Amino acid sequence: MEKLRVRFAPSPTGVPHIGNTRTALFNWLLTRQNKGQFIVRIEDTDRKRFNSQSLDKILEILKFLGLNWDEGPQTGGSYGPYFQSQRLDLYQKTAEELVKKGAAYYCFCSPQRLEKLRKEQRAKGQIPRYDRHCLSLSKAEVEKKKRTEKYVIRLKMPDSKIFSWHDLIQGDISINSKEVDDQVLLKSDGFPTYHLAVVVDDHLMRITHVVRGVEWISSVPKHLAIYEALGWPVPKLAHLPLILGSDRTKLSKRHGAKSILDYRDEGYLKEALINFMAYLGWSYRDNAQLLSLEDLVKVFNLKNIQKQNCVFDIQKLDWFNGQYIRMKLDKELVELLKPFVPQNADKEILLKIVPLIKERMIKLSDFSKMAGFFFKRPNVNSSLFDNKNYQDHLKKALSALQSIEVWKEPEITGVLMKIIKDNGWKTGDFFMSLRIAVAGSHQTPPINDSAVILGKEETLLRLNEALKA
RNA sequence: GGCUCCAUCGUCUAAUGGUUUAGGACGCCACCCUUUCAAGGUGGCAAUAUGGGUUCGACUCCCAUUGGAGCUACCA
Repeated sequence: MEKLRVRFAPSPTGVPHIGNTRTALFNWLLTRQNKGQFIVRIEDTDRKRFNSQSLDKILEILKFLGLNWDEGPQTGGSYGPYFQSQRLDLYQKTAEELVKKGAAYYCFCSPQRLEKLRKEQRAKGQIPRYDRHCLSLSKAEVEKKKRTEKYVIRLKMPDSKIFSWHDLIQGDISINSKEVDDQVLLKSDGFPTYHLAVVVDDHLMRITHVVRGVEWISSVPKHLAIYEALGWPVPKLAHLPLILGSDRTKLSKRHGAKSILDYRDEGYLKEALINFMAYLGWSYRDNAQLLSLEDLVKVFNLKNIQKQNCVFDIQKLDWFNGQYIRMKLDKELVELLKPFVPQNADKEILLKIVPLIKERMIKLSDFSKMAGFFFKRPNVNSSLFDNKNYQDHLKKALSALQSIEVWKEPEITGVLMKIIKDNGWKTGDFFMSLRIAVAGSHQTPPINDSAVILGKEETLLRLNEALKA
C-alpha cells in the first residue's frame, strides 16, 4: 500500500483557531498511526490578507502541542518549497496547460464588470455566476489582449456533468457542474487561487488523503475537474464537521475565536487542549476518557467522526484542564505556573503552596486569585467580616497563636480548636474570621496550612492589621 | 434565493431494525464529606424536531415538512 501522506495547509492570514488546529491534530494522528508523513504547507497566496506574524504563530502552535511535521517550513523535505508563494511557476505552468487542454480559458473582465454583473444577476433573482463573456474570444483576440490587458485564467467547468465522489467522512456526494462557477484559477497578479494551488501541490507533494473542514466540500467539483483534465489521480477526501461557536455559526476570528496560544496563555494545559479538541466531532467511549497524544494515536479513527457540526463548549475544556492539573506532580505544576506567579516568587514556597491549590484550580491563571495573598497583604476592611464577633475571634486567636513555639499545622489547629471550644463558638464562624483576616477572602485554601506557609510573624501581623481595619 | 450536508438530553455523544423503562460524560440541582472554596462520593433533572410511510417491530430504512450549518470572491 502506498504510504500515507497528509498535509496541514494553513494560510498565514491570522492565527489558527481551535477548528483549524483540530484539523492539524487529526491529520497528524492519522500519520502517526499509519507511519505516514505529516506535511505542513503554507498557503500564502492571498497577498492582501497576508499577516507576517502568523507563520510563527502557526508553527508555535504545532510545537506547543507536540505535532511535529516531517516536511514543511524549517524542516524542509524533498517536495518543497512548502510555501505556495515560492511555487508560482508551477501554478502558472499548470494553468497554461489547462488552457491548452481546453479546460480553462483567459478572462480579461475587470473586477468592476464582474461586480456589476453579479449585482444585475442578483437583482434579477439569478444566481451570481460568471457569464463566460471571455470564453468566446478567438485565439488571436486573446493573444492581442494578453499583451496589453490584465487577465486571469478561469476554469471551464464542464456543462451539466454530475461530479460524484466518496468522502471518507461525509459519504457519497454528488454535485452538478452547472451549480459551479467558472472559478478563477490564476489571479491577475500571477498568484494562484486556493483551488489551483491545492490541486497542484497535493499532487506534486504526493498527498494521499486530504483531511480538511467541510466548508470545502462544495468546491470539490472544481478540484475534480482539474484532476480530470490533467489526468491526475484524486487523493482520498475526508471532510471534517465544523466546530461552531455558542451562536452555532462557524468558528471564526470574527466572533473572537481564540487560538490555542490564547488558551495556553490563559492557563490551559496542552494535554487538556488536545484531549478536548479530539472529542470535537470524534468520539470514544464516553467522551470523557483522559487520552494523551500517544493514546489518541492508538484509538483515533475516521470511522467515529461525526457528520454533524459540533458546538464548542468551554465548560468541558475547563473540566479536562482541572483533571490534567490534578494529575501533575507538584514540581511539574510549579514549572507550568511560572508565567502566572509573581516574578520574585520563591520556588520552595511555591512547592508548598501548590498542594493547597492543586485541587482547586481550573486554569493555571487561577493561581493569583487563589494564592495571591501569599505574596501580597490583602486589603482587609471591617465590612468584609460578616460575623459580628470577629474582633473577639481575632484577639483570642492572636494571643493563642503567639504562644506557639512550633509553627506547624497540628499545633496551630490544636490551640485554635481549644479556644473555639472554650468560647463556645461555631468552628466555621471562627475560621471565617481568621480566613478573612489572613487572606482577605471568603474562599481560600485551607487556612491553617496557609498560615504555616506565611510564617508566624506574618500571620500575626495580618491579624493585628485586621483588628485595626 | 440556489446548491450541498446535517438533525438523540443545554453541550459532547452511545445505541450490527428487536438485547432500551434510549446509555455515558460535561454542565446543572440535591445530598454526603467538610473550618470556606474546591476536590471526591452518592443520587436526580434532562433528548430521539414534526407528519407520513415500509416492517410483526423503527432512534435506526424511505418520503415530506420544519429547523440548522456550509458554500455561493481575482479569500482561504
